[in-house]
Amino acid sequence: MLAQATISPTAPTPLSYHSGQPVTEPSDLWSTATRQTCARNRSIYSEGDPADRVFKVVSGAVRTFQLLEDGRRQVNAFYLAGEIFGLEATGDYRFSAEAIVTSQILVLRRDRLTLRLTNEPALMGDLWRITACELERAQAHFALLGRKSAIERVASFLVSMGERSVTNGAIELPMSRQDIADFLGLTIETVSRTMTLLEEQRLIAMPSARRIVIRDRRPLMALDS
Amino acid sequence: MLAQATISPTAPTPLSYHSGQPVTEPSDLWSTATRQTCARNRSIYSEGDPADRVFKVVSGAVRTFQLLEDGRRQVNAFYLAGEIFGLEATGDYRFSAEAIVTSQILVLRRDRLTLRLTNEPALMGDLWRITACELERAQAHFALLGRKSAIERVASFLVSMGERSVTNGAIELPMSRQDIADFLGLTIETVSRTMTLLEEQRLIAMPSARRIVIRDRRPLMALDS
DNA sequence: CGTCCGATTGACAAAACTCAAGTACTGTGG
DNA sequence: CCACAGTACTTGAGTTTTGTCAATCGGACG
Repeated sequence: MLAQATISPTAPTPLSYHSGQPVTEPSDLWSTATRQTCARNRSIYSEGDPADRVFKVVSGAVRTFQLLEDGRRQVNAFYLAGEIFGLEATGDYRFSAEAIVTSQILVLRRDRLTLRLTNEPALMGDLWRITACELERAQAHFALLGRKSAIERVASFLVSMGERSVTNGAIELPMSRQDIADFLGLTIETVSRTMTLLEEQRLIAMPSARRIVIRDRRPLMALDS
Repeated sequence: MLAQATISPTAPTPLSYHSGQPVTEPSDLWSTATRQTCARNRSIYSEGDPADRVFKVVSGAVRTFQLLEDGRRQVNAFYLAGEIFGLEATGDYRFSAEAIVTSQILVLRRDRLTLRLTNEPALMGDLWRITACELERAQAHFALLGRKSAIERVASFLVSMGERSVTNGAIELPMSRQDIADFLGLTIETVSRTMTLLEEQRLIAMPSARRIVIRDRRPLMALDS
């Protein structure tokens, strides 16, 4: 039944995508993928590896990042349940991916995807849209890294996480302060201090370091610009 | 003849793309585009406009950027001769584009492109690759904005410009110091001071503010990381 | 209960920003 | 050709923000 399913370009199923932009994909794209469990901090692929697989997070969380020669790290993105990563149009992976916590991921071999593309060219439009969506999110991150203050960066991050994964009122952060710092272009100490500041201002509450409750959304959104 | 031309996915013509990554596109993609002259600082499209056109720079230079509410500006990219911009998979432009200097650009209507895509699905793969290439370049910019010092940012910028447009030994910068600052996430003063520093260190020479000669490439590349 | 690791806090230093002044181009009109 | 105006760029002085280094706190787990 899975193999027989045909894709109509007019009847895609909606995919909740983490940029907030609805993206469509064929419902059975992942039916031929294999499921895999990745331990915490386990590498999924590394910069320079041939880009022969595409991934979708089932549960857990993944980070993609690049390292400068002296060890400085830039986290490019976090991927949560339902989100797709590792989709390159061609060539090698240009960044590395690691599981942040023990995660379940779907792995789709690139050659299977290519095969599907040959039979169903319309599918390529969907993949293009996924890439375009990622580009959009990336460019929006430019303004954060290039022009925002520490408090604006942290507020933007919390608002974004709040839109992506809330469990009964609280944001569960799977990533460490170091991950957040490397994503926001700050140091771990600045992230920590800024979160304390937001708590003192009663905009958020922190039942624990990894659990954040947004108490007053409005001023946080304002900081988000 | 133009209309009759068929596209073979195995015989694309190479397109020099500014990320340094070779990208292919059908040679006649722009044959139905109209040529247009854009005066200096003239808006080409604005954030929120329907993304109904795709552009290619013939001569001159273009910047894409976003504005925060309080006027802070982030320049996302510069586009020089031969480079494509405004290619969105769907929806509205999410950033604005302006001519930096008086420029000639090719304008391809989106509906014509869509028509082509219907007849030649293979073309979509090429467009996807262009978007993926742009994404790659965007993500590489993350490390610069998030983790590099002022001198590293300026050095990276000059090396990148040197690879894209050199006229008899000198880099001709079409953009102002303010444009560069907004691209690198710095202030105009820091950009100016940093360039002076690089000149004092004999890594570059500045016959004029807009003409840069790279005198010692090695240490500049090292700063580029 | 103690250890370990991640997170927080404090004191100080450095990098980049802000504000302000001065210099050097560019183009225009006399 | 020169004088002037306007803009862009450079430089300086002082401030702010963020980073660095070091110590402490606190929850998770054996």
